[in-house]
Amino acid sequence: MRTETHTTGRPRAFDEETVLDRAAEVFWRHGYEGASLSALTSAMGINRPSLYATFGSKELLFRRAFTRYHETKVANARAALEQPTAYAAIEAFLRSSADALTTGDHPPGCLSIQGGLACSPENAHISETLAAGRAATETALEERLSRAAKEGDLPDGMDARALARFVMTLSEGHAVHAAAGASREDLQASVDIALRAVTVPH
Amino acid sequence: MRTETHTTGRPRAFDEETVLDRAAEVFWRHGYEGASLSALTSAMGINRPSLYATFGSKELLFRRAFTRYHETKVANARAALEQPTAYAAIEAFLRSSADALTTGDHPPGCLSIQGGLACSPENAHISETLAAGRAATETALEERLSRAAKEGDLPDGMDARALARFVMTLSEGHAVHAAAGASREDLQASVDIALRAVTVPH
DNA sequence: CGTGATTTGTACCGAGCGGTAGAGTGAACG
DNA sequence: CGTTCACTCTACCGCTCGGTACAAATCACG
Repeated sequence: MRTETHTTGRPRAFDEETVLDRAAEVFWRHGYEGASLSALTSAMGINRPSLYATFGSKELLFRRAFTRYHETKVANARAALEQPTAYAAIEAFLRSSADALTTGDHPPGCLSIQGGLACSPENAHISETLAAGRAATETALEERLSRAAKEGDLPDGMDARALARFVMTLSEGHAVHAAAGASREDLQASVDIALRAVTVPH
Repeated sequence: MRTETHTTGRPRAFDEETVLDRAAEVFWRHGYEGASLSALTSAMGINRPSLYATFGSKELLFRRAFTRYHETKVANARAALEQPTAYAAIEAFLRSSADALTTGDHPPGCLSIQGGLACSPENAHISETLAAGRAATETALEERLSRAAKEGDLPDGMDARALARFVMTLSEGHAVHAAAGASREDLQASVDIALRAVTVPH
């Protein structure tokens, strides 16, 4: 029943990570509460008992899917922070985010937001989990920019934490826009403007 | 049954706009799908048949509540656009939005986003309605900034539409942050940075 | 004060929800 | 080649959902 390696018996007819990705898409498009078990199982290509034997519950399935999402998609955006300068890191972060929000490989927007900004009271910790994921990304940004501040790599008087929040905010707003159908070019034009705020006035 | 003035009969025991505001709060906090009829009726202080006699359905109730929200809360932010310069209009828009997103008078964040970014397929037009509301605000911003462009009131080479999108995006991102508990000061510090993008470099 | 119109409260409807029981199925091992 | 064991499938569970029927309650008006 658990994910331990089993000894014998009938082998599983599906790949766990594949069906997780399919589940993530459904949550992404319809939100946690809007994703019914019927929609999930049919998208995953498995039936209910298999889902419950493998993942335990709808909520645990969601957490697994979200974790995987975070480790793949979000990690990608975080890699942008390794750029040598603060400006380059911010630009890479915003540009790769804008691209990811509008790629055809998965639903538009961001699972961390569409998954459930507001939930019924009994699912409140779903929104909290998503918020914690976003906060972790913002913290990563802040740490990168704090380092930049020490290196004299930020405009004078610019606070690393506030700048991290600004960048993260913009990216979240882009996710909202993308979910509503904004194009990649629309988002990149908005990034162009945001970057003006980061340049040192001469 | 309709909202026409009735001639006689037992008078209504509640005020329509008051219960609409209560309903809006529930939708705001829990989203359209997360707001159950039981939660709605108990917050509104009326019972189911009264709700249905007055508003027709959950969806129509939501639309009425959202319209009222738009005509009151959102109209407030739009008033900021009447400032004499583009910079002042943008600043007023962002600052008053940040305040509204974090006031204690109603739930944090923005009904246009928390109401339902992602819905189950049968409620898809709820998200579309919300998106249309946000798009209308963005269009208002764009029109104000187009006028500014004609008046030479925008930085050189700045596109009014892209700038409107940038400002709206930031405000939406702030709504996401506010829904997750960000403080007013946090949002205003992000506005400070955003405004740097709008100033003309000297 | 009785009559008609309307709202109110209770109690209920079918449908779909998340979740599960239990028999059937099939690969791996002796 | 038969036993074992995990997985798969159909059919179902209790519950809550959005929505409603119906009768009691309460006003305006003659």
